[in-house]
Amino acid sequence: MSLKHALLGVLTCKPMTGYEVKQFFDSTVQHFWNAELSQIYPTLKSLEESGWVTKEVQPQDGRPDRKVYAITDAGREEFARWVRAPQPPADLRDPFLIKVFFGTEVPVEDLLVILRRQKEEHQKVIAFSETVLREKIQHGIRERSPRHGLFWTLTLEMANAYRRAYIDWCDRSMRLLEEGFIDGDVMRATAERAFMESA
Amino acid sequence: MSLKHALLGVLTCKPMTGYEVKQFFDSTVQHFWNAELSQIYPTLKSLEESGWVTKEVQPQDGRPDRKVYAITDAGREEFARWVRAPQPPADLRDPFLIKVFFGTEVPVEDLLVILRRQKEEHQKVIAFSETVLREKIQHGIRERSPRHGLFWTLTLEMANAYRRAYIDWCDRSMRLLEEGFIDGDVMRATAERAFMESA
DNA sequence: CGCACCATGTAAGAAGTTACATGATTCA
DNA sequence: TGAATCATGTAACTTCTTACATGGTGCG
Repeated sequence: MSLKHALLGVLTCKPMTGYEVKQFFDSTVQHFWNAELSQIYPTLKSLEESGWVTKEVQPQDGRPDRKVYAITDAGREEFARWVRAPQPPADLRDPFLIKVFFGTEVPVEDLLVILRRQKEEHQKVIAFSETVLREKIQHGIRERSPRHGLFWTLTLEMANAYRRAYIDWCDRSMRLLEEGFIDGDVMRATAERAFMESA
Repeated sequence: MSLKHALLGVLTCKPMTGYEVKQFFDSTVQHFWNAELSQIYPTLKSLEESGWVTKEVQPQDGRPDRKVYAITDAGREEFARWVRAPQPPADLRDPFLIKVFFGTEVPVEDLLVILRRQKEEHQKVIAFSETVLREKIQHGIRERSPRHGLFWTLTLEMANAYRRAYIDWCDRSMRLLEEGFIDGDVMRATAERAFMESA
């Protein structure tokens, strides 16, 4: 479970409540990780039991007490250990590729439609990353932790690089399908070579 | 749950047992989808209850009876409906990016090590795709279903494009870290611009 | 007046992985 | 002799999502 270590990572920035951790997730690592409050609260509790974080209860009236979690030395060590540990590459798990894989089951016209839509969806995500998210991250860097600037930018770049690769692939796939539209045989025979050349 | 539809997709090729479906997964869609037998067997049963597949029991001696599942017309329709339905883009969920995001917690040297290792892992996967997997897929195309050739190749290309983007990103990140090694301030100030230019 | 924000959680369910259970055949 | 292949499944567990439960404050 990487969530435990993701939470430790967040708490290296500063002590936070579960609610604040969720906000941190939403405003910064959103593009490659996410977690719900219902998962965060119990996980913080288990981190406390492991001695990796401590809890300070700040009483409030009219709403639940704030429970501020802070990382311990042991927690910092555990996090650094985890960072250095081998990490198998994340594998893709993409239902859209299943649709393309069994593309023979629908007319080519329909495939072109879903490819175009999928491309647009990825474009929207990039547009969001480049405006709202980039601004949020830059704000976080300025306000909270200038040291993190490089790394936060790098991860944003990786997420965008993935989306750009996806968009390019949609374009090339659509082009190939349009070309092979009339003569299916030609399509098949030259598909692979054509893809390589268009890259 | 996309697994149900993935199974329907597989069964559009030909009737199969759960065991054979697993082999199909392992030899063709492995690079963007996977499933365990313990998940496949119950899912096939539920597909049968939905009327999307039928089961034919072939008795055997010395080993469990073969249960061959075939897709029905209703199943084909359901699959086509699913293919055409809107598909939100798969989001990244990559523990490695968490490590980079909180890169301030370990020395730069250690980050260079894990970036190099991660790059190598992705290179290995591509090498496997381009040899073993490509051969398996090509075999499947020749033996079973030439119609699928274009689509099977396309999905392989997408998976490889993702890995190549990842590798490029590792390279650029390592370069930036090496440059900013001595003077952290310079590193931070120019990181973003430098990344853009190196792309 | 209704919605968003703050702040905590529990419970139920879906999806996926790992371990357990059985047992004959074939190949090195 | 021991591993891989064929062939079925169940049970336990982890991870993640969605729904439920409470309730005050402030804004438009």
